[in-house]
Amino acid sequence: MSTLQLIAKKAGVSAQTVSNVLSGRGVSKRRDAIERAKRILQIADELGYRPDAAARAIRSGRTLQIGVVIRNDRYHPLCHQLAFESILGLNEGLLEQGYVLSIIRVMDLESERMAQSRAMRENLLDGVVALSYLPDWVEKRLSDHFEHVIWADSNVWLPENCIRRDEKEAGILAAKAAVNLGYKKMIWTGERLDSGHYSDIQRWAGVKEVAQQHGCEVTHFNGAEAVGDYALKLLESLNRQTVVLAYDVYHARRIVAAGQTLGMSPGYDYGLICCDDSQTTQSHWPSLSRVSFDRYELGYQAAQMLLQSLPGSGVPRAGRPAPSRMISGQWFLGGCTAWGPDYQTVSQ
Amino acid sequence: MSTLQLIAKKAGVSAQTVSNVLSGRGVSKRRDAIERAKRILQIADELGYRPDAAARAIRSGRTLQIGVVIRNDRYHPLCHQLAFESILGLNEGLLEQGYVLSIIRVMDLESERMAQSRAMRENLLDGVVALSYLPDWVEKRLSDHFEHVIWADSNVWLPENCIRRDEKEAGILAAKAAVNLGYKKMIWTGERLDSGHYSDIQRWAGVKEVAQQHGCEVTHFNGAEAVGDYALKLLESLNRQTVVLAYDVYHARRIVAAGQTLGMSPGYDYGLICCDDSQTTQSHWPSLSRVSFDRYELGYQAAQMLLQSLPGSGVPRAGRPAPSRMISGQWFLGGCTAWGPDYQTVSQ
DNA sequence: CTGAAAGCGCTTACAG
DNA sequence: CTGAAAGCGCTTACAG
Repeated sequence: MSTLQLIAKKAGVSAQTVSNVLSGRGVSKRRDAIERAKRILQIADELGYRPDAAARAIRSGRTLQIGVVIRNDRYHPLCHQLAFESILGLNEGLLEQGYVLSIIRVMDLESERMAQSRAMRENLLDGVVALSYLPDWVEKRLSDHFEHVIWADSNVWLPENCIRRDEKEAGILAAKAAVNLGYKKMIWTGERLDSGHYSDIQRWAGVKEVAQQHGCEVTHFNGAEAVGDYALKLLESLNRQTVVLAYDVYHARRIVAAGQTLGMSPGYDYGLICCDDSQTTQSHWPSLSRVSFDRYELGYQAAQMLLQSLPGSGVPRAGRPAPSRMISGQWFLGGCTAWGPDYQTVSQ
Repeated sequence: MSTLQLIAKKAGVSAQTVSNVLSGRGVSKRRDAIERAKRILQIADELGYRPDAAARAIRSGRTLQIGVVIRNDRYHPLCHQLAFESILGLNEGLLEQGYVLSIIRVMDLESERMAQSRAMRENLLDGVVALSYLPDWVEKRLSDHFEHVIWADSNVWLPENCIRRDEKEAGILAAKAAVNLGYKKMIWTGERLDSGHYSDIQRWAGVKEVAQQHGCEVTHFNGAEAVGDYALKLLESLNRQTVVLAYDVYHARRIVAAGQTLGMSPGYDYGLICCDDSQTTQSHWPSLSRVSFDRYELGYQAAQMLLQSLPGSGVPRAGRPAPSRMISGQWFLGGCTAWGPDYQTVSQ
C-alpha cells in the first residue's frame, strides 16, 4: 500500500506538498511548481495511490458513512421488500457527496444485540435514515444514539427531518377513480383500519372520505384472514358493480388468487384498484390499476435531507435541519383491472 | 464526544489502562485492579463512550468494511430485485464478525465514474462480493482493484472464491417434475438459450437433457418478444398436454397474463413450472410450481467465504482462500400451477 | 509557495 | 500489571 510519505520520498518533496497537489489545492503557477505537481501526480498514479479513508476520517471527525435502518432480517427477509428501492435511491443521493451507506437491521438495535453491531457499538455513522414502520422503542433509541436522523416513511411526523408519501391522497385518488369508472360498491381490503402504520390509517381515511361524499357503500375485508368462510363471503359479494380497493399489491394478489378459484377475473368480473405499487409492479403486473409512488425518489430525497442536516456535507444550506417533505402519488389506469361496470367484452 | 483520554483523566489512570479494560484484555485479579476496572467501566458508561472506528482502522490496517457490487442503478433500479435477498444474507454474515456492508453499483466502476465513488477512490474496503451477472470489464476491474473478491452468482467460476446456484439441477428438477406429472410437450420460455448468464445456459441445458431422455418435444419461446404474432402462436399451442417451463417468475407471469387474455388458466388449461423463485414468491405467488433457491443463504455463505479469505477476520481458517461452493435448488409443487394433463375439475 | 511540526484517537511495542 | 512513548496516514495550523 502506498502512502503520501512514500510518494513524497520518491518525488523528493514533503508529504504535505503531495497532499496539496493530490487534493487539487494550492499549486502555484510557477513553472517549476507545475512541473513538480505533474511528477507527483505521475508517481501517485504509478504507485496506485489511494487515500486512506480512516486517516481522513480521524482528522476531519466525519466518517462519511450513513446507516439505513430497516426491519428485514433472517426471519423476516422480505417483510418490506420495497425498502430496496428506497435504499437504492438513498445510496445514489449519498454517493454523490462521497458518503457511503450501510444497512442496520431493527434487531441490531435491541439492547442485547447492540454490542454485536459495530455500526451501533462504535462511532461509525455520521447519521441515519430510518425507513418505514418502526416500533416506538426503536424511534427513541435512534434519537438517543444519533445526532442526525431522517424519518422516512415512518410514523414520526415533525416539521423537520421527516419524509412521507401522501397516503391520504393515495386513498382519495384510488376511490375517485373507482367512482369515475362507475362502480357502485366498494370493498376495502387491508389488514388494519385506524391503527398501525400511517399508510394503513390514511389510505383508508381517503377512501372512506370519497365514498361518503358520493354515497357509496364501503365494506371492509381483512386481507390477513383470506382463508375460509370469510373469503367465500367476500367472493360472493364480488360482481361487476363492485370494485375492490386494495391496500397494496400483496392484498390485490390475494383477491385475484381467491377470485380465480371461482373463475372470476379482475377487470371483467369485478373491479380491482390498488392504493400503492412499486417499480416492480410495472414489470410484474403492468395491468394493475393503481396509485403509484416512486420509492427510489423517496430514498433519493431522504438522502438530500440528511446531507442538508449534516454540517460540512457540501450541499447547499448544510448544517440546518431539512423541512419535512411529502411525496405525491400518481394515478395509473394500468393495463387494466378496472374497466368499470359497463365494460363490454370485445372479441379479440 | 468522549475519548479514551477523557475517561483516563476522569479515572486518574492512563489511556491504555482504559483501553485494556474496555477491550476486556489484561485486567489483573488483584482487588484494587478489579475495583479500578469497575470504575473505569462506569465512567465510560456515564460518558456514553464509543470507540472511534477510524482510529481503530488506522492502527489495525483493516477497515472492517465490505462492498457488494450490484447492477441496479437509477435507470435499472430493479434489474435484479432478487439481489436484495442476497444482500440481506451477506449483511448478516458480515455483521456477525463486526464487518459492515456497503453497496457499489456497477456504474460506479466505470472509468469516468470511479473518482466519484469514495468506495473505489479511497482505501475503504477490505474486500468485495460481486453479485450476479457482470460484464467482463467489471470482473477485470474488480480483480485489479481488490485483493479479496468473492464471485457470487456470476459467470466467473474457479476452484476458489466462487459461489453459485446449481442451475443445471434446477432445469433437471423442473423438467423431471413435468415428465412425472405426465405432460407430453414442453415449451421453454426465457430470453437466452446458449449464451449470457450461466443460469440461462444451464437451466436450458438441464431441461433439454431431461426432454431428450424421455423423448419429449421441446420448443423455445423467447419471452422478451411476448407481444404480437409470436405470443399468439405460443398461446395457440397451449393445451392440457403441454407444460410451460419458465426461466424465472417474471417469464412465468408473462405467460399467465397472455393466457388470461384467451381465458386460459395455468394448472387447469396448461401446465406451468418455474425454474427459479425467491422468498417473495412464497408470499406473492404461493401456488406456482417451481424450483426454489435460497438467495438469503447464498448471501450468507458468500459472507463466510469472504471472511475466510481475509486474514485476521476471526473465522476459522482465516487467511486462506475459500473453496468454491454450489447451492442446491429444491422442488416445490406449490399450490399448484401444474396438476398434469389428467387433472379433473372438482366442484368446490 | 513549501517544509517541519503537531495532532486526530487509538493500539502496539517497550520500560518500570 | 501499569505507564510513557511511538506511530498508523493524513491534514491543519505555523514558520521559513
